[in-house]
Amino acid sequence: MFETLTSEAQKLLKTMGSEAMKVAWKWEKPADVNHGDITTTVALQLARILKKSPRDVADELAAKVGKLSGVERCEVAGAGYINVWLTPKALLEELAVTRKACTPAVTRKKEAPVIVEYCSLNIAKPLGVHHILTTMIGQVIANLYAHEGTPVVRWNYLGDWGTQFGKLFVAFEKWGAGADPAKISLNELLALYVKFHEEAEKDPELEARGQAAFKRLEDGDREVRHVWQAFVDVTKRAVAPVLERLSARFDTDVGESHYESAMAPIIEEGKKKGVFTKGEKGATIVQFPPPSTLPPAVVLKSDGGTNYLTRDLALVVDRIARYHPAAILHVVGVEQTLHFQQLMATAKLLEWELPVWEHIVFGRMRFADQSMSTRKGTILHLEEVLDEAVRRADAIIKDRGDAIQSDDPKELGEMMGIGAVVYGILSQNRKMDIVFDWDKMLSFEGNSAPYLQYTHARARSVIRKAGADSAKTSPAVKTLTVHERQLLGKLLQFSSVLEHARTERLPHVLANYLHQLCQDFNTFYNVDPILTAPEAERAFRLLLTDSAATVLKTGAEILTLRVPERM
RNA sequence: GCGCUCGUAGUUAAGCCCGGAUAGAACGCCAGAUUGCGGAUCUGGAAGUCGCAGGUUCAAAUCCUGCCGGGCGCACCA
Repeated sequence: MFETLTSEAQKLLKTMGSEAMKVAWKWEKPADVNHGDITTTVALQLARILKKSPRDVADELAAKVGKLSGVERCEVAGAGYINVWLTPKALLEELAVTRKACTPAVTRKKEAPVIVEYCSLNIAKPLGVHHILTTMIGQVIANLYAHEGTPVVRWNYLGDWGTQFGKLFVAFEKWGAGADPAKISLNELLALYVKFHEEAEKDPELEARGQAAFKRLEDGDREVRHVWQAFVDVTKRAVAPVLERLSARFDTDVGESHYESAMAPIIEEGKKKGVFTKGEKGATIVQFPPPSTLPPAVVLKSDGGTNYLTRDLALVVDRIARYHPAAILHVVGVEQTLHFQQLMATAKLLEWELPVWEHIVFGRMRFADQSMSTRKGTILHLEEVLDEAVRRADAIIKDRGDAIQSDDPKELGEMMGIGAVVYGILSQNRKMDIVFDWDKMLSFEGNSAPYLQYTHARARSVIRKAGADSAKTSPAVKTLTVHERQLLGKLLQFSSVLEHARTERLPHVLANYLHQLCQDFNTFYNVDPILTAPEAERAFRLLLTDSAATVLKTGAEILTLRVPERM
């Protein structure tokens, strides 16, 4: 924010002595309008270094800042804050940065891409509600990069391998009644899986048969492989429409099954480098030397089979070779934190050259009164949640009857319903656990998607009434009302909010910013007349209105929320 | 047991990494606003020992230590 002003201010620090130059000048947006347009705490930091009183340092700096161009006045307040009011002209000029941030940057195709792995669909299982967490968080992080021009690889890393497919094959043969595997439904597959586990408790031999069947799959047995492939296709086809409703689209869905052959060389490498050693019962393990406190991890089971860790090692090798990525981001739940720590520590012990590599954690979704275990078969389907959300939105739309100004109420219901669920997920800190609650998840009031959608529709309505080109006439610079100043100040934060949300991988930073923007716009709207204002103010207020609508739409689209022209 | 993580109004929760002004919101509750551009809005109010106790600091929700409480994880599942 305010690059020229920042660099000018930074120069001022030189006059305070060489020690002072260690401090980086940083403007912040004050919480309260009465504290100026921008504020800084550099004087407080300087005071410590220079061993002077914060007030004295602040006074000295403020006198100089007050003379910089674009500054209307400058005050020292509190412990040593330097509060700056900018000239309306300077504020307006800065709005260009915000408007620019509303246009997606052209992808810099030659640059190394960021790989974002999310969704991680499991074959032979329906999408549960909890899948919405990884899917939405990952998608928004990918969008944030794409918007700013970084090439992105959106990767749905399929869970398409493992003993469960052997078990499923056995169950299908035993209880599938000779059905066509290409026509089975996901619910039937889930039922088979559940039945297998029930029966296996009575008949321990089933477990062994399942493992044997998986071995056949690994060895390329045609019959087992045929069924497995059918299950993969069935799952992808069944899940596609649900993902489409969430606007989730991927560049690749290469899954676990692709890395079977890549693991042997890694095992060899690990053994040769002395990183992989023998553990209990003949397993091959990694031990992490102090000061690491990580527990040892298995890379080869005692039967010689590979596991999740081995597969992820192969995966990272492949991704680096194939994409030369700038970063690999795994959007995976907290419960796998230890796994990723061990994975990354192992790669480090192997002395691999690695890009930025992060596990982007999100909290668990818990139910007040239900278990989410697939094995017990009580999984709540994502599709049901979306349907219920749209149903509730439709009911609200119907209630309002003629007050609705939508051409397509059906489409609006979809927009609001899906939006409410998505916004509910994205507006809270991803690191926190989420307790699933229908009313909370499907909120249509307050800090919710419909509030954003309504505000956008309202702003657009004003623009339409103003006539096509009136928002484009350049507004005269004048004194700002308190609400104009507040709204303008909020608009100016947009670009830094996008950056913050991206670098910290925190979608809720953007979601909460949009909510604040709506509040500021609605307050402004209620107090300052737009269309009926005198010409000079009218043009300026239309510019604010148009900017608010554009920022709202841009931000919402990054969150994959759709905002209507009218509702 | 060890490790990680969370604890903020009645409820849901932002701020914590990087210490600074009166802890910012939403729901619910109470009271208001429309001969003005969309009242799905706005204004005001009540509601907080920031889990507890120490420590560091001019200054602690924020950093450090201990304790209490919830969650997650802890070698052949992913």
